[in-house]
Amino acid sequence: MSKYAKVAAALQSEIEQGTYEPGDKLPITPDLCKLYGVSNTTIKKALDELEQLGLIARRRGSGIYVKSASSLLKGQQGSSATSGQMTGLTAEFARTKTTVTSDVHEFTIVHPSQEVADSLDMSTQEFVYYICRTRLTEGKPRNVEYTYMPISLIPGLVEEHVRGSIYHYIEDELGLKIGSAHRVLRAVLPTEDEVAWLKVESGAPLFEVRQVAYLDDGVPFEYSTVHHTSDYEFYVVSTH
Amino acid sequence: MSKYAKVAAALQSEIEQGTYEPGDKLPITPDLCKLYGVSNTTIKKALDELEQLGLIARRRGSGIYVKSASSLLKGQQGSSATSGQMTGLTAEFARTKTTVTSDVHEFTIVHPSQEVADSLDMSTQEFVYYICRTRLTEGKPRNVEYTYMPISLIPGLVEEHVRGSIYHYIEDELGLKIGSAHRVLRAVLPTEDEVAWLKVESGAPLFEVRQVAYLDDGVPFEYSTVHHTSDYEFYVVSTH
DNA sequence: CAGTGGTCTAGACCACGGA
DNA sequence: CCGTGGTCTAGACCACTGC
Repeated sequence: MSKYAKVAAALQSEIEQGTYEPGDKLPITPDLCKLYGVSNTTIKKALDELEQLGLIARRRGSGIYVKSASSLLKGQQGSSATSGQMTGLTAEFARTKTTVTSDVHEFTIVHPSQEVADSLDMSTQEFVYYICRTRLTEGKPRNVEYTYMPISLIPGLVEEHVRGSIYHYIEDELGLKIGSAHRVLRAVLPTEDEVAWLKVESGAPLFEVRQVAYLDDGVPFEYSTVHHTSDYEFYVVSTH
Repeated sequence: MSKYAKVAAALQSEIEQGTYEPGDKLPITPDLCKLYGVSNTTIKKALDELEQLGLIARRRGSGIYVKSASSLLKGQQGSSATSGQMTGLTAEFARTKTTVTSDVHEFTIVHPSQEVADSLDMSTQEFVYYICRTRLTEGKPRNVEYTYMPISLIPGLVEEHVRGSIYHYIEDELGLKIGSAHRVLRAVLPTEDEVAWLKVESGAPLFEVRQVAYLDDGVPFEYSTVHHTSDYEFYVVSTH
């Protein structure tokens, strides 16, 4: 763990434990440098992290202030995700010891549509896995996932992996690293299939997350659309 | 404009104009330093920006690669927003010369609920503006906004501002600076009022953005809930 | 083990806020 | 005008990749 990450973690716990309260001004940066025994560049990098988490506001010429960690972000129980994090459902629930299972509705190899081929930087002549599955936590349906992945990038995927965590297979067994994702969020209505799979009413609104995911060398490896039940919430911190 | 911002802009246009193509490796960092005549720290900061925009993938020990700028992010026409940006509807459409108007349904002064008071770091004994308005672009309803703002922070707000851009009033007339926002995104169904205001069918899904917005000194000044028509899309780039 | 990106430093200097 | 945060540099050193 890098020095700036340690400083950021230390400052974060000071804020969360109330050493610095909402509205308080943090010590001026030269003092923070002395307090943590690091250079100003390192302190800056640590503060960058806290700012992205939405914990502080920095005002040039004035000071650095603790933001009231709005109750919005506190209620992160249940099904939820946070922007800036790049994790799958399995990882999302690992910390809470919740069981994640999957109903696999389809697992085939097909040619991608033009849209999918373009996003995955491949030709429609090549092949992709097509996976359709319902994901459940403790037996309760949470979302339906439609996933396309080039077989050339992710060889050897079998139904066992699809029933569990595909990301585990990619990272732990294939030794690839997942880097980032581009996402588009929308509100949609369920199809007839989704009504049955998710056990929702036909008029229930769903939260759609459409994404292209990339390995750490920038190669796109997954095009997926996920429809979440309406108790799903997505958190974002925006900055100017 | 800072040096690193210039370098980032230059690199971005090189990527967008195809000098570097998806999958290409950028020059190694010492070379980038020479090319742009800056130090490695400055190049790093510029690359940080491009990474957040989702344009590059950086791999320690290997290189920096151009990501295929997934067609997802290209289709940013119409009603849309991007995470990491902190703008209102008015600014959102300023660049496209689209006319933004408002139907004000309610503009009153009330005591905040506990939830709102907590988020705005105030007591339920104090007062907030309550604003309910439909926002339209070129006469077409786009969303319904429910906003609470402490009168103590935003004095002198009148219906004229509410019919136009409240953010303009805050920044240009009050001289305050808006800093950041904490947001929660969900899918919901419209109320009866919303069906009428937005001219949508009663079963149409809406995209809810609930947010607490902060001034640049970390003081929360707005609690709002916005319900967007279902053509609204929200873009996010997530990193590990 | 060579190539490449990331971290870290000390210190100079710049830009903004606020009295 | 002073207090405060941000930018920038040159260079040392660390950590990972991949042959």
